[in-house]
Amino acid sequence: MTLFHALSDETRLSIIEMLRDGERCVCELQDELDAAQSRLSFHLRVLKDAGLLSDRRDGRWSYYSIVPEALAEVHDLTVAMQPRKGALPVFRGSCCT
Amino acid sequence: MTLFHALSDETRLSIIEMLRDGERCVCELQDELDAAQSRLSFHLRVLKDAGLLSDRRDGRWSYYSIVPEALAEVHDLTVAMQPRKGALPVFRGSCCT
DNA sequence: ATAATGTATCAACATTTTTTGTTGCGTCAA
DNA sequence: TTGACGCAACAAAAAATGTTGATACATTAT
Repeated sequence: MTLFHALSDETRLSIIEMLRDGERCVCELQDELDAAQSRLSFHLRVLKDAGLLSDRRDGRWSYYSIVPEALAEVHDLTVAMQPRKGALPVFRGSCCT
Repeated sequence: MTLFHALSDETRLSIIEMLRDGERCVCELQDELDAAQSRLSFHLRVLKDAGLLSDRRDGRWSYYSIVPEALAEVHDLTVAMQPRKGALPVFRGSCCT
């Protein structure tokens, strides 16, 4: 799933963490994460393509922020993959041949 | 993060889904997912290395099952990355220069 | 013993992802 | 208008990942 892939990188998780308080301009992220501009731009795009971030332009600055619905969906997905209550501790059924 | 990476693949998500009801032997997974044996073995290992699955051997069969604590941790992580309540809609602060 | 079965592992390869450096474009200030 | 700045986009190199087929190993069946 593309959402999980977007979250499977340390830099990108840091970006999400930084944006939890609200939007930030790229240069700010750049400073705090000390990542090359081009590299950061790449990761922002991955997150944006996954639908996790949105951006807005203001003059020469770009501001990125979290898309709350997307983060909520990630949460829902992880709920949906929890083991079912009542899962059998040992396999019952015929195996293979 | 290695947990999210493990979940960032369709085949592996299917495996998790199949194991939600309890353990399964490799050959069963193989049938249902119709994946080459070697390929399945690879993905099982990724999940196991991430701590999401455990396995047990019985005779010539291997049974894999979910590690509930690991799935719970994934859930907790997604909770922890939700945007903070009260996040500012617009950036306040000095930007760059 | 020998053969067949279930599974892990490895090597080779193809594909995808990430990094780095460069270029270009719009915006602002002098 | 010129120059500096913030940022995206691209290209090439580097690294990581996934696939496939082969081999090996332990276990069970003959």
